[in-house]
Amino acid sequence: MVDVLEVLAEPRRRRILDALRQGELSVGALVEEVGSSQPLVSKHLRVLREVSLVDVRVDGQRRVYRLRPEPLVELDAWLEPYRQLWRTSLDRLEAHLSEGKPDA
Amino acid sequence: MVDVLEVLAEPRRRRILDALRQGELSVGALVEEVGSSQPLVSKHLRVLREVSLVDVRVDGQRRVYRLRPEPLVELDAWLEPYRQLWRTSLDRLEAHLSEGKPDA
DNA sequence: CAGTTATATGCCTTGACAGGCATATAACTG
DNA sequence: CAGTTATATGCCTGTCAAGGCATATAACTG
Repeated sequence: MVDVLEVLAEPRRRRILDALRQGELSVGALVEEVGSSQPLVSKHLRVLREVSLVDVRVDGQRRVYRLRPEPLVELDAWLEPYRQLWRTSLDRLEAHLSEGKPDA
Repeated sequence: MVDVLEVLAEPRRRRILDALRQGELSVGALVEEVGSSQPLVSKHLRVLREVSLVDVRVDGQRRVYRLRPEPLVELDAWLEPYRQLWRTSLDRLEAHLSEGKPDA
């Protein structure tokens, strides 16, 4: 966990992860996806790499990035005790849950 | 979601939330729990309030804070599509999962 | 009301990070 | 090798938030 949350706090990095959910992508492809400058995307990718949220593979001239879910698994685990809470106290919370505000 | 991640990125704020999982606590009690200065704790509480992660109740001279899990529910929802990923590709990942690195 | 406890706020400094731009590095092409 | 494409890095700047310290606010006590 630890700094994974900090890394995820950056919206463009989340965009990158979202894009990578569909499969591997080169840096160029990601630049198009998230609409940022190439250097910026590269920097974000570096940060994502440092916390093992992504993985690189060299493919000739390109670097192909891939999502690595492990840190998210840990985040999921961190969430667990809290999950217990809202499952316990599903007072009028249950109603709130089905209101459907899933995305950010 | 949105800035909830940013709020959670701060370790002391997570400490506060952890403490509140056991039940309501006054500011003074939280100061003892997390070992920060009172002004700092109050500021963190303000941030937590702003994203509805906590709730205040006035009790005479004290302010009693309570955890509000709703934003975490949304975080949980945000995680969902990723969860699909690691559930799908439980190649050697399953092994990794049971290695037990749950906390941060 | 004066004093004290509990909490919040304001100001200030410092450090970190995002983002822009230029440039380095590396592979591929003729 | 010269040129081009793909990606990473370095430097610089602005912004913003954490944290410290002092102080304001509010309730409680005698």
